[in-house]
Amino acid sequence: MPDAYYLQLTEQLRHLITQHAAQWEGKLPAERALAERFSTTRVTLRQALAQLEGEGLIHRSNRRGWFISPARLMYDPTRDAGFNDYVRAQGRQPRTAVLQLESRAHVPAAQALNLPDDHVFHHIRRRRYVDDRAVLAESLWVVPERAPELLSIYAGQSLWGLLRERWGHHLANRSISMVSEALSPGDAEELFVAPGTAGLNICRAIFDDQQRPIEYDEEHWLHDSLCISVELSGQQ
Amino acid sequence: MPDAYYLQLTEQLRHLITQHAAQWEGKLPAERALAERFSTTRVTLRQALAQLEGEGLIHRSNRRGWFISPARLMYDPTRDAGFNDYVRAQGRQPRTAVLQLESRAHVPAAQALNLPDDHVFHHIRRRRYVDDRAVLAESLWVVPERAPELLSIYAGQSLWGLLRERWGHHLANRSISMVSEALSPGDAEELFVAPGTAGLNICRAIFDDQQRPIEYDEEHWLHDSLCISVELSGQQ
DNA sequence: GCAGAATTCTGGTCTATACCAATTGACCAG
DNA sequence: CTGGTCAATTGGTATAGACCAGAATTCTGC
Repeated sequence: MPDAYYLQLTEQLRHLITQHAAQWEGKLPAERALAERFSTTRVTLRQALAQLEGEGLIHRSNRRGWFISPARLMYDPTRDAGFNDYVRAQGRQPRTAVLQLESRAHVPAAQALNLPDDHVFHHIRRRRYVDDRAVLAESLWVVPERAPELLSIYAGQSLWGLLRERWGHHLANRSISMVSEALSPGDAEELFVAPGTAGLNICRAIFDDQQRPIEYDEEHWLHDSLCISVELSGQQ
Repeated sequence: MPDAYYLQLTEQLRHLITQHAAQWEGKLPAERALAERFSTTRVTLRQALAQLEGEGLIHRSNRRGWFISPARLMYDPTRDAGFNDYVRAQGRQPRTAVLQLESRAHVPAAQALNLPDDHVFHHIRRRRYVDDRAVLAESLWVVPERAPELLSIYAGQSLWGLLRERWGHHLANRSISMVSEALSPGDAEELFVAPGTAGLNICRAIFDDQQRPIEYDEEHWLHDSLCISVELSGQQ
């Protein structure tokens, strides 16, 4: 039965949060203050906070404290809409930071695209924000033959837009996989969260209408920042 | 940097687990034994175990202990293949327990299917197993007009198979959403795990080729038990 | 004023210990 | 052999206190 104190605490905190959300401006009081208010220890309090974190109601940033999580972003990984477009379409503010541009081989990308393991790709690593919260760390491996001068012209715009408009590629076949994960220390640091924070890993391999490999990408999302949403029509 | 002791512990446990997996027959030694072996407290040890749980490497059952998680099940929610079929296709053993059969209204189902809130559905609740591990708790709400005598004939077989063969429905349009979640106490109990265990919630609304509503279902998976995998062809 | 230094605050990690409740397994009676 | 009881084991929960490192804030000297 839900008689465990930390579960009761979870409920009380939930109410407290929904009531005082505005007043606190999104940031919860300090753990020590909350623990005292509920006459308990930080350990127990943190157990309750972890529950709410798992539900996606709150999240923590670095060592700065606990914050109320914004509504999840709707995201359809089967569509080609650019990040900036669909974030804005939901009334949110997108932002992208390009972290790395290089040429490199990458075995998982090669295997997903049916290329030899030592094939060299254009590699782009970037961090994406929604309303100034870093929610996504992603790496893209683009087949250079399909977009020769990509690295020299890329500056954070929509990659799929570029592929379509500049090189006339039609993204036709894609293979997508999604698994829940614990963010690796590297990804966690890149998103300013604690190592082991729950995340969602999405990988995509994309081919054109002639089955030529175009691009492979690996996305690491904060688990509470999105809601996957797919609309399909036509019989399978 | 990963100098925190519990992160080192995580790595050591990871190696220990991959090495002794066979010897332990899937079950880890007791927490107290592990804590002593690594000269630390149960609290710290549990922090490391929780990391591995987040990664999906291990899981716990009730109060019985920690177990090594089997490989994830590949699952394509956009396809109509029955649970039993694709589980068996992956060399695993499926099992289904029907928990409830009733007629009832359900607001979320009604809204997803564009029906009035008080519309009454055939409601089926069942628990699904893979290799004797309960991994999925799901509820289905079927529009009674499409499958009148469903409740009296249903006994655990493939629902979509029934809809297709007995009533000739062609499942054409579907709207799918997926979010990570913390399992509710109810769902957790049904799957024999601790409340708040990480889960994946998948909801589907299904219509036939004439846009008539057929069925709505809500799935609660253990987060480490599956890998969503979608193959798409044709341009969007 | 303002940049930089010092301090305070806060979350992150860790130890040591304790009690409860469910599970397990051994033991015993029929 | 069966079914039930009892005790040991084990995970779940909780307390109390401690130290560290990064973040935020205040203070200080120019």
